[in-house]
Amino acid sequence: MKATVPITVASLKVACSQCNLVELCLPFGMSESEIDRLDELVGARRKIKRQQNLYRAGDPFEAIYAIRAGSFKTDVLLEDGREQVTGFQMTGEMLGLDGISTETHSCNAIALEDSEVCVIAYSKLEELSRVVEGLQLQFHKVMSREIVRDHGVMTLLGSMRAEERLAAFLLNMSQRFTARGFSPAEFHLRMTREEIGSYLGLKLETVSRAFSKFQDEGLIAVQQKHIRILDIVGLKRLIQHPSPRP
Amino acid sequence: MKATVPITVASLKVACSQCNLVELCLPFGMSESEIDRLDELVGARRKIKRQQNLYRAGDPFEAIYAIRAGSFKTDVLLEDGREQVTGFQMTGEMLGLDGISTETHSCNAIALEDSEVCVIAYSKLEELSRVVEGLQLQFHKVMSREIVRDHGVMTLLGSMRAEERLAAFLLNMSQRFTARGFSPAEFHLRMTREEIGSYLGLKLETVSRAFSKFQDEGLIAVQQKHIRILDIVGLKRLIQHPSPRP
DNA sequence: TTTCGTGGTTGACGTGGATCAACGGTCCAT
DNA sequence: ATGGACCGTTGATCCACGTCAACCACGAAA
Repeated sequence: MKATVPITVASLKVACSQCNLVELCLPFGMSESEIDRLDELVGARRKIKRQQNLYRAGDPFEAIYAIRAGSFKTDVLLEDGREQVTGFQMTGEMLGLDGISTETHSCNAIALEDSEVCVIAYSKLEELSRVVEGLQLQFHKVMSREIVRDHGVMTLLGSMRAEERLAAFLLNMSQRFTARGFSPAEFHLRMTREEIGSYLGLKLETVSRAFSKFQDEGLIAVQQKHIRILDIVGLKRLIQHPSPRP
Repeated sequence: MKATVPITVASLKVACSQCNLVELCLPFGMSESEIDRLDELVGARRKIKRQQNLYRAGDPFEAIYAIRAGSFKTDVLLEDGREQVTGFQMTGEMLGLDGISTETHSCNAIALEDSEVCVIAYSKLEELSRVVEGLQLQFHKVMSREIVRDHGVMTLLGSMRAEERLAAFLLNMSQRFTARGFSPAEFHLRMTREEIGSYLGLKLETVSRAFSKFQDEGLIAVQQKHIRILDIVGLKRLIQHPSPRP
């Protein structure tokens, strides 16, 4: 069932130093000479087709992954079949950090579109980060950022109402697309309403209704997965001043 | 406003190798010789009185902390005054990991009772973990475990109903008390209903009602903050088979 | 002891979002 | 083009939890 690596993979190898994601990805903040040393770190690259798993909960942990192209979701399945999407990941972001603690992955990573990742053997990462100071710091920052991000999601799930959650989600997406050089105001969501709902702790109907409401209010224009943000200030206001305050 | 370190602190210094938390804390899994080298890592210890902050959101990040005695909560405050408790921490657990990413703490850490922490200067940790392999691995595992834990909370907040959340919370507390050598079935909660509610994304009244319901059903005995678990299997069943399934 | 403040419980009622259901749009494969 | 699978939208109804309010338990201070 394991996707076999295409024979051409070695020839496709691209150094971190040549990669245009350098400012988003693991190398961020490292010196040029340090980045050059990273090239030994990224072994192969691996292509994942839409809907396929990069890894599954229970898989032995061997590597972490940097997304080179495409996007992913991570999710956890409860015994009774309920799914909780724990995150959406875009280019330059890391996957697999959950596996370090138990040496087994604790969630599923699934491609939302045909994607490609850089495979970083964890043993090599440990080894190299003992000598390359910038790598050690940067890796710690990546993990810490993940923790902070999760706290943000917990805040969203624990204390925001449906429309606030969706507004926060859209603003977050906008900000991440911007960081990747895309328009802050117009983008294409790769996930379904159901996946958004799972991530935000809402049902897909609620997500759909909130999209429609935002459109009626002139905050956004929605056409299926294509989103245009018309009033970013209005969206931000939604988060800071929830509907009626006592 | 900063709590000053008592003059006697140096004399109170206790080596990791002598600490009875060694199996829960950062040294877990390290060899004896490695643990000996940790002693240079833990600079001072610091006492925090109940309700006082160990650090606040916005504080510059310099150190992480291992809880030696007592317990803490971490929370995030939204602009409009809403509070989200992001975690409860017990002895042997680490605090402050959120600060690494931006070199600024992103949440508040508040003592739930009079407590004491070991202060671990982050710069020293980085330095030492470059030479002590076991420390590097263990530190990565601690961060990864935090990420996995947060995913668990996200699952709870995103896809469980009130009683499932409280059952999961109680089982988690029980398991953590057990790991510390206390009774799995009888313990004292250090946090208020409101704090539990914030953590679980519920109002304090809902938490209180769920406690009462569990008591009526013979699952637990509640007396204020004192909890006795009478039917652990029943609690577990609650999580796996939520009320009515379609 | 009384008083006061904080935290916890319980009841009555209201509502945001879940649920159930019907239908429409888009993209494939045939 | 046609049928079917999936995805999204919208309306009607329901109910779990929030809200509001009253009251109680406990510990600290006077």
